[in-house]
Order: sequence, then C-alpha cells, then structure tokens
Amino acid sequence: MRQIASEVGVQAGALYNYTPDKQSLLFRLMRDHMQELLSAYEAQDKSEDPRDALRRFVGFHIRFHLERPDEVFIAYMELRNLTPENFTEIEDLRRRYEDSLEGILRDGHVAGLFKVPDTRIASFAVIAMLNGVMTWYRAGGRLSLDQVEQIYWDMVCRAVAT
Amino acid sequence: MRQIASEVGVQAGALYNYTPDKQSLLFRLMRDHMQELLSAYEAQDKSEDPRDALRRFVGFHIRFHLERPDEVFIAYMELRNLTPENFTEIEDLRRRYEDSLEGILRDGHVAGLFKVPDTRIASFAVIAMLNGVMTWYRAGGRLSLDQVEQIYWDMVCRAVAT
DNA sequence: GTTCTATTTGAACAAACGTTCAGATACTGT
DNA sequence: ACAGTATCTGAACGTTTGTTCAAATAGAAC
Repeated sequence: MRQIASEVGVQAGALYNYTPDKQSLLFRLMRDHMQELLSAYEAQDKSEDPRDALRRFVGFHIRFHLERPDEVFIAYMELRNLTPENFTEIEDLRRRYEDSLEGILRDGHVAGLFKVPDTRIASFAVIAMLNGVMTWYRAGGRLSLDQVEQIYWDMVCRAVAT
Repeated sequence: MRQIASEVGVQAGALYNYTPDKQSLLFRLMRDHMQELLSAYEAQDKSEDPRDALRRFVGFHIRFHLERPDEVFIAYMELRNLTPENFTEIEDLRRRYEDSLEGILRDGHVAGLFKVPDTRIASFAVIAMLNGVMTWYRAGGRLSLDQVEQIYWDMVCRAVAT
C-alpha cells in the first residue's frame, strides 16, 4: 500500500478514502480488467463465418492483451491472493470469455470447417497458446504486430482446421 | 519460513541449518526442478524422425509436468521473487529446454515435414499450449492422460505440419 | 471571509516477516 | 558412561506489513 501510495504521490492512509482494504483494491482492478476484456470483445463486429470469427478472435486477443501488460500480469499472478468469493467471480468472467471462443469452435465444428473433438479443451489450448505471446513480444522487436498476428493465426487455424 | 517449518514439523530457526536464507531455498527448489526436467528429457530415447520426436516431446512435457504440480506452480509464480542473478540462471535452464524443442521443429522444417516460418516462436507457442493442460487437467476427470496426450498431439501436429 | 465538506497527513497500532543465537536436546562413536 | 558433534528450540531482533484516526489542510458554496 505504501508503494502504491508513493507512486500516486500520497501517503498510505489516503488510499483508504478510495478502497476499504487492499483485497478489494486488487479485486476491483481484476474485475474491471475482465469486464473491459469482455465488453471490448463483444463490441467487435462478429462474423457468421467461423473461420473469420476465429481469425478476429486471435487478432483481438493478441492486441488487447499486448496493450495492457500490467493488467494482464496482475490478472494472472495475483489470482491466488483473491479471497475464495472474489476468485470465483473473476473465474466466472474468464469463463464467459472462454465460452465465446468455444462457441466459435463449436460453430466451425458443426459446419464441418473445424475438426475439434473437444471444443472446451481446444479453446483452452488456443487461449494458452495466444497468451504465450505476452511473455516474449516486445514492441520494436524483430517482428511487427501484424506479423505476429499472422504467424499465430496460421498456427491456430491449422490446429483446428479439418 | 514459519509455514514451511511447521509443515516439516520443526521451528523456523531450524531451517537455517539447511539454507543460508529464504532466497537460496527458493532458488535451489527451482534450479533442481529445471535440472530434473532437462535430464529427464535428455534421458528419453530420441527419434531421428522429427514427427516422432515431436510426438514424444508432447507426451513427455505433459506427463512430466502433471506429475509435479507444486514444482510447476512455483517455477511459474515465483520467478519474480528471484534475484536478478538467480533469475537469469533459471531462465538459461528454461532456454535449454525450449531449444531442444526448437531443434526438433527446425529439423522437421528442413526435412519438409513441418511448415514453421519462425521456429523460435513456434516452440514458444507449442510449450505455452501444452502448459495450458496444467490449469485444467485433474486426475480422474472426464479424460484419461492418454486421451489428453492424443488431443494435444493432434493439435500440435497440425499446427506445425505442412 | 466564513462555513462546511472532502481530502491528506503523520503518527501510531498490532501482526507478520526473515533472521540470529545461546542454550537445550538428540545422536554417534568409543 | 562419556565426550563430541549435529540438530533443534524458544525467544528475541529489527523491518515491513495493512490499517486506523485525530488533527491539519484544501476546496467549494454562499
């Protein structure tokens, strides 16, 4: 708390005008992040074509997360410091995001475009793979964002295509 | 330290007969884990065929990590608590492991079996995808280990195959 | 300029932290 | 049984932690 306060340019006690305690500060940070993720994704225009929808999902996921390295870091590393109730609330939000990907995969599966024996696992796999970008990508590095997006789209596409 | 001590059935002070301080306790835990990972993988019999080697890598990675949930958790979550020197040493070990996967991908690429424009990124992607298993797999769940391995092998294979 | 509210300070609190160490205890070899 | 070594205890240390609160300060309304 003292560290946060000093970064804001204030004494630690002053923070308690804005949060009842440290736990809810963390929780609101994470909940806001997840809600932003969900509403940003839902605001995107969708495609009826599952292949198209999947490509947009890949692009959206990479870009959204790369724009918010700090929030993403916290959302992953601080999960264990949430109270059980707060944890399940964050998990529910994450679940909703995963579900939207799973929906795409299922649509593609029934349309015969994708071959995904288990859509739940496939969506975990795709998201895990995309999350990997956050660990190595640095702006101004060897590859442009467009190139990264292209490479990952290639892999995801082939991983699920019939 | 008091928590660790009580789990071992001893007072906190007694731990200092076994470690000079908390940092090196953490460091040795992580280093031992990474060295075990490397030597276990290197002890496996290799295949000349890149496809075969990749399939074995996938199986090895999933099984090795699922057998050590605690070590894996620590190896990922406690990285930020290492001193800079210790951090780079752990990173080097991780690098060596990633390199062995990258070698397989490169071999497959030059043999015309795989289509991986960037072997470094592809190896990150594969490992990230496989790591995802650790977050959801529970022994005795809906899928057997063999099934999980099969599903992931399918996806990895198609993601990199020509 | 005065009153009223909102915000910040600065000190204090209890608890938890990593670590140390003198003394007690347990083990080993003779 | 004894000496010598290895290990452990229990209390203490100095910090750091999250949090509280009376008093000081700043801001808004008239």
